[in-house]
Amino acid sequence: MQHHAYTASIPLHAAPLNLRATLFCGQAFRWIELPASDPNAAYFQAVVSGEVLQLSVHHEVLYAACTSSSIEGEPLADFVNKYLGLSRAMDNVFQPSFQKKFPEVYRGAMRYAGLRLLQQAPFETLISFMCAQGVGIALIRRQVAELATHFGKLLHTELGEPTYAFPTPDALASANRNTLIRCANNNGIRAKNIRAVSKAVALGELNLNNLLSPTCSYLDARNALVTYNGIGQKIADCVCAFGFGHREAFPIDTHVRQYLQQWFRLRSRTVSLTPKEYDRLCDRARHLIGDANPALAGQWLFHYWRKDVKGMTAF
DNA sequence: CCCCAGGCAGCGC
DNA sequence: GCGCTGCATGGG
Repeated sequence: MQHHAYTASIPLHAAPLNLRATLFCGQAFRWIELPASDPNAAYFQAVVSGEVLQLSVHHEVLYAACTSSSIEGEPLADFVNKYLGLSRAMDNVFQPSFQKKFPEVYRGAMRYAGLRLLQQAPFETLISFMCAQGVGIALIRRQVAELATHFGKLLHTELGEPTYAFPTPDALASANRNTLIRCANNNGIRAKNIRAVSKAVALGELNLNNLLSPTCSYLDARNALVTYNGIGQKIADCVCAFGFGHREAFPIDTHVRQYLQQWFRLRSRTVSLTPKEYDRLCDRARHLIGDANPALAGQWLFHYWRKDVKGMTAF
């Protein structure tokens, strides 16, 4: 397999190298860690847009290689920068007042400042987060992997086992019902929702490229998504943040809800997080953190909470 | 059998 | 319109 390669320096925050490399996984559910023969480097393989992208982080330099010199018609270097969010501003992610009010939390979150928000393929992001309802991350990754092996195009069989692209909307729209249910953690409702959304995308009724366009606002994109069954505010916010690059999105899941209460005394007035209370919490969190990049701030806090406070290791 | 997991939809007030 | 409850599944 012929590789085209390029290198670029990564302006990463000062953090242990292995930590920085690991954090590239961020919200991606389809990253595979490769064995690192060099202790100073960490290697990853990502499947993006039907191409296999191999990445290694070595000191301050990122090396990327791909079987083609461009992805989606873009030069590889440009694609990698965008996909990894390397060229996006990270100034003032927490506004000064936040740093002053919550110095402890601020220090903890900044330990994860090497983490970027991947800008993943919109359809893959959408379906992946539709699989993320009431299940743990390990199960999400399994579902996404199952979808790929059953309905995705075979890319190659190197590295021991076959690698598949994420399925196209058509493939999922016409998927065998029982197979799709098995892929969706045996959840028939989820399978039905995934099929319906895939069909809408395949028919052009739901145009993700339009939602991705700079002329489409965060709220317009969000409102378009939540009209579909199986997509609520949280999943729509994840797609907006991780698929469309909307920095003002602030997805609130069970972990975020926990740290908002624990650290900032922000809590829902209702037992369950109703849509109205969800929006209210979003607004108050944005007010606290600042408007520069709530989506990224949320991700750093998310990891600080999960790893250091709750001691969770998945990812 | 309990609780939890990167929530959502239906129903009743 | 808004909140409470049920739901659905696997894993610890």
